[in-house]
Amino acid sequence: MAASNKSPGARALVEPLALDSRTLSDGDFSALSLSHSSEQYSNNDFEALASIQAEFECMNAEEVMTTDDETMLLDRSIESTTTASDIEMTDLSDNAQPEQITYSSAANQNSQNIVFQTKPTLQRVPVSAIQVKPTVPQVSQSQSIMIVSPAGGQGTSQILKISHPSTASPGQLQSLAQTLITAKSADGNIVQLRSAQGSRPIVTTSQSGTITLSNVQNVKPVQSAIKRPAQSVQQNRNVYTKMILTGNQSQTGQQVLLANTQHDNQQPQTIKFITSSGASPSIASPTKTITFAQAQQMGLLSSGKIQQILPSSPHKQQGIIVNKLVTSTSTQPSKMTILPATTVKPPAKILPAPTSMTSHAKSSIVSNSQTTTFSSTGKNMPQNSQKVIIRQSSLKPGTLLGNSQVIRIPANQNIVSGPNQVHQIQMPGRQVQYVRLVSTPSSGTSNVVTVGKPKSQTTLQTVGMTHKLGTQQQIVKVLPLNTTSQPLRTVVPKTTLSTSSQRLLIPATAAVSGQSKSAVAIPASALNQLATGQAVLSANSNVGNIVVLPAQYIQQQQQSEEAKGKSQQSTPSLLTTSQGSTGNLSIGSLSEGKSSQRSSSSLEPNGIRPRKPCNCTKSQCLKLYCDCFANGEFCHMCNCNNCSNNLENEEERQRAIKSCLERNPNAFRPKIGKGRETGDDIRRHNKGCNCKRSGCLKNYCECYEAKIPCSANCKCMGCRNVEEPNLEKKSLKDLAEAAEVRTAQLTLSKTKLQQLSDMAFRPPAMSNTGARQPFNFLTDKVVEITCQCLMAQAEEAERSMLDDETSQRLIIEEFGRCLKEIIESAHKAETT
DNA sequence: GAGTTTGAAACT
DNA sequence: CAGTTTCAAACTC
Repeated sequence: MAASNKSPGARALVEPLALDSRTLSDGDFSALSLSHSSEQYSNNDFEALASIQAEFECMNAEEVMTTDDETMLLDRSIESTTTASDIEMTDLSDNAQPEQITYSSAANQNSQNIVFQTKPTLQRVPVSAIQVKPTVPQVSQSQSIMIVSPAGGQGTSQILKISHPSTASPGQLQSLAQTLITAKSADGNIVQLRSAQGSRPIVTTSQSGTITLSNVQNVKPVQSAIKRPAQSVQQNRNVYTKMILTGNQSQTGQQVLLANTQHDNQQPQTIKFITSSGASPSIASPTKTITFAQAQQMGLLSSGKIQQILPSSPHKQQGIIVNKLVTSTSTQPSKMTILPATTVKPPAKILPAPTSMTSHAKSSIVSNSQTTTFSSTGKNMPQNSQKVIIRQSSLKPGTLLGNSQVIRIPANQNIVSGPNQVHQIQMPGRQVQYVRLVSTPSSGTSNVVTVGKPKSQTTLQTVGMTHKLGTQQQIVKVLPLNTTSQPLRTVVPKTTLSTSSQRLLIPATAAVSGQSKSAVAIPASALNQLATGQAVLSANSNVGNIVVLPAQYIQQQQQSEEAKGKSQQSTPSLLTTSQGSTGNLSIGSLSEGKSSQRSSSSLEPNGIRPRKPCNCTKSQCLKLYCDCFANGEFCHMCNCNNCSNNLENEEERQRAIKSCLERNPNAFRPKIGKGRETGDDIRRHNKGCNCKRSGCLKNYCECYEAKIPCSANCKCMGCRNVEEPNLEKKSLKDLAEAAEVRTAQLTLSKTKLQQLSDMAFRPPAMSNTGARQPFNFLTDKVVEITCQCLMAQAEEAERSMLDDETSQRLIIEEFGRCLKEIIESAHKAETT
């Protein structure tokens, strides 16, 4: 379906992730960093990455729900404030696009061989940005440092740095640490990969997507073009790089900086750096903690940025998961912690909503769709590849990441072009599409994006609108409505496709705490655009309204949570507090899961719903009893016991998810949708409640908790949760009481009156056909008039000195007439 | 905070 | 599909 940009006023840019990687100065620390940065990004890179990652994590979490065992390789970029020229770092559009490019560095004695090879095993993450000519012979050279620099540009060009440790002596490591890859030229089309030790470019990517190895003795292309999934070729797509760093772990661990390269390819790429680790084949990387100052000194982190690296268990592919990425205060040293992660398995990795994996006070996890795996082809390393996953999670205040707002709306495939430049990212294997939309100064007051979706695809599209509202960054996420496979939990079910849905996730107000400087630079106009909270994204007829909350909402949220002194579990995109807690806000009828329903009643005056920690004791948080699990989130800062809803038990978690889906394919679908019968946006429980004793007037009732009246879907007994229940019911009750008083001897039992009342107020609000029922016409006015009639009848009977039985009969008859009239009026209104 | 109530989820 | 059990949240005291 064709996509249309409905909001020409705003210009969206898909911009590459910018990570500012400095050269490594510590030879003892084997580091492999890949980043491309731009001067404009500088310190904001991580925040941008974090924000994107937050969004991605949200999608991850839902991806889990909606998909099978496929690996979720979701990459995304980071919004930044550069010009449109920054959007495409490389433009590779060959037919023969490798799924993966592997930079293999085989350590021969004191030399490292840099090998470019493609690995079809990761076809789902094709490398589109860089292609290595297959004709180039493999050459082993002592080259461990490569520089990819823009062939033709400077100034605003982005720099991609790649450095990896040498297997040689520490001194060599240190010397080799001078890695710099400038991945984007000014025009974004040419990329050069050069050795840091030499000025000559090793690899140059042309605009056609090929890479020319000018320094062949240092670079060895192992494999080139790889078939890619048959998909419509869409140029100008923004593709994000997934990097896999495997092996070659130094004794001190590895540091990895993710480079979010953007490519015009339609598919994301996975770049695998394989370095032979002849010297230090550590399989399980011990926890490595370095100070923030060290990280900065090594050039791994730009100022104010922390990342956590979690290596996976040895028997698996070792993964380094950067879970937290925070902007620390300049005065406080920060730590980089490398923690073992056992659940990172390349192909079937489904990551839940962002949650901080650790509670380091000074570190926050940055979930990033970009998974960087550096694989080492050394003798010890084939199975010991490290996978680096930057994941979003709770963030400290001050990180722009925390300020991201994610709004999901149904989307179809094609992304809008035009003033709002929306860039589509399609994930090959999973048919996942991402769309990033970054507003630019030229944007108007609102962004309207129409996203189309291919029919046969299970897509997950995201339109990310990142705005920096002073201290607030907002991300708008677009999710597909009509996915053919498992829909996301936050996606409105097919039955409600005609209606709009929206979900707003409010990020933390990092800037509030004075860290705004580290926020991703975004054009002021773009910020203004969302400052009013009027951004709107629409997907075809399925319109999703994006509501952007004012920054103070976030601040309030944060303050509220901080006041509680307890961090809430992070949600897919979310709010982060200084304690690393996060929260999310769902607005509208957006697919609300169990927790959202339950917690909706706890909305604060400002509309923020604090995230609640679970208290599961027996379910291991792997059943839908657990709100965290039900929402696809990791438990974090919860009170649960024996919790398995975490990354360490990812396999078990995945099994649990699968089990839930087997029992109920809609288990992770939103329970609250919008009734299409009336055409209006009345929210209703898709399944309905089954209350028996609560009268649907307590939070036990999911409908009541969601603050929606019970509908025909409900199977509740004695329901009193009806539309406008208070006034109407009160009126009738008053009527009954008044009748009793007036007649004095009226023996009409309360139960009968209650039955009448129930008759009046409990009928299904909507028929199956969606027609309005007379019940809906029992407005306050009607009730009032009815009561007046009944009162008049009672008074008349009293004046007539009628007996009780007769008075009762007359009143009831009068009531019947009133009801009849109401029904007739309803029918008239229905026909007209 | 402990105990009870409640209804969804899970199980049979 | 219905009945029962399990579970965690909501509620009460």
